[in-house]
Amino acid sequence: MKPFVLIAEDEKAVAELLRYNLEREGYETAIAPDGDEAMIQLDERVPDLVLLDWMLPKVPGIEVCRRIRSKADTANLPVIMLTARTEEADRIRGLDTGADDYVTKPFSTTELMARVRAVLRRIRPALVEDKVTVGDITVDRTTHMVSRNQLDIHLGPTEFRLLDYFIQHPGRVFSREQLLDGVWGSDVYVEARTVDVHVGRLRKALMSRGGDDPIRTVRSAGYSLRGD
Amino acid sequence: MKPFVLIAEDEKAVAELLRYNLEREGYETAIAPDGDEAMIQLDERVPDLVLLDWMLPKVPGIEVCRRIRSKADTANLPVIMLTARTEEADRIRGLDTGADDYVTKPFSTTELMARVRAVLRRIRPALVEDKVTVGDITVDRTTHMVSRNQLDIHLGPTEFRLLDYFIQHPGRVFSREQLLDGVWGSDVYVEARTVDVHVGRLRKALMSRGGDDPIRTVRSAGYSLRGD
DNA sequence: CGGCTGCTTGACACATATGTGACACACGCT
DNA sequence: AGCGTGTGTCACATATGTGTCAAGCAGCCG
Repeated sequence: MKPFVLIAEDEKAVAELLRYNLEREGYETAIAPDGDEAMIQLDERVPDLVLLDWMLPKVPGIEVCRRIRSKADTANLPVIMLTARTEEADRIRGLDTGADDYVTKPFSTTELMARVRAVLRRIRPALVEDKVTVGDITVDRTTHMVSRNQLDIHLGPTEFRLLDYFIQHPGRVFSREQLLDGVWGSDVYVEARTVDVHVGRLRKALMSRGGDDPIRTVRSAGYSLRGD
Repeated sequence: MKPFVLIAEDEKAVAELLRYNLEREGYETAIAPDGDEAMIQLDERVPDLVLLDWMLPKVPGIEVCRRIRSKADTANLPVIMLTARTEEADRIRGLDTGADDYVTKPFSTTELMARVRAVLRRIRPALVEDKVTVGDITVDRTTHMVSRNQLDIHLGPTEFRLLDYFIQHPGRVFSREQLLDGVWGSDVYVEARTVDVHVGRLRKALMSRGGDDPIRTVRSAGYSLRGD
């Protein structure tokens, strides 16, 4: 059974981005565009996790969170709060209401996915894979360790997220734009060519232990991890 | 390549509603306000699907549908008929106009979108599937991989798009102009002869793994992919 | 069999996309 | 401050793909 995630977020673009990335990682999703709708959907089917926007129309996120905590069947439901980058006070109050984690916008989707996994692991450990192997490359999300043929490889944070992103869908070609969205964050502005440099660094690191290039360049389309 | 939908509908409000919803779901659209106009547009560019109003000025929908069926290049073109009332719909069904599906007005747009997807999937799987096989040739859009009899083939971007275009309509003959529009884009100017060169390159690549020429030259008309 | 027309194909100059070392800057640590 | 690490950008080198031409073929018709 796939973990079911409720996305309570009014900005359609953000909601769709989340849906896309969550489904890509094998979650089932539903979107609630406002607080009322979120409450209705929570009554209909209790999800395994809620992504809750702080500023939600009709019923604000913090209020939704309180109600979740006060109902018996959702009292332990994991909640990740999404907040706009504002004062610390908001964060603290968010945590006081019982959110399990918070993420400030703009966020990199891989980072958010990592938080989702972390929170779910606490509640339903069996649902999330910690360790993924494709070909001779293994990525361990809990320890942030990467290895090829049993030999450890050190990666910087960006290269790690990049590999983590590729490894979700081995073989699939991602454009520079998709990689920027997924690995760097939806609205951070960096040159598309920067992706090339990081791919180059990732390649160098992965090939430092021998073996051939595990990343395929698809001219005028993007890059992909060579699948099996 | 986005699926192209022709909307033959005289009520401007309805036509615009359809256009809005279709474009939102990633289709390209054109509107024909009467039967004559629909026929003209069908000659100019064959769409992937037609939404056809029953009561169309000048040439009625049923007649347009008959003509679509009787012309070689549109004989298999999916048509969804839009009719005003349910009783009418029943009668029309009895008339066997050759439409692939019927929707009665007023319709829910989500329902219509679902029908559009369903019809396209049935008639033109190549438009909606990620991986398409025709004969012994397989094209995978997510991985940008092409193979013939399990053997990988490397194609440059243009050859890839060209093959992808052909594979949408196996057997159908495309003129150089159609190919330039569809593969290069309607706004770039390149010599029509350039198509020949790229077809040649595509042939060479596809035959590099043995097998015979999968592309047929139709003298003074164009090229087509040998279908099944 | 010409002669016409349209198609094929190798060559090539040019255009674009990608790979990569260097560098300046931003952090977090001590 | 001084250090180590990681990041994003640039400039330049390389690799790869593109469009055009022209010579040579191939089908078609009288």
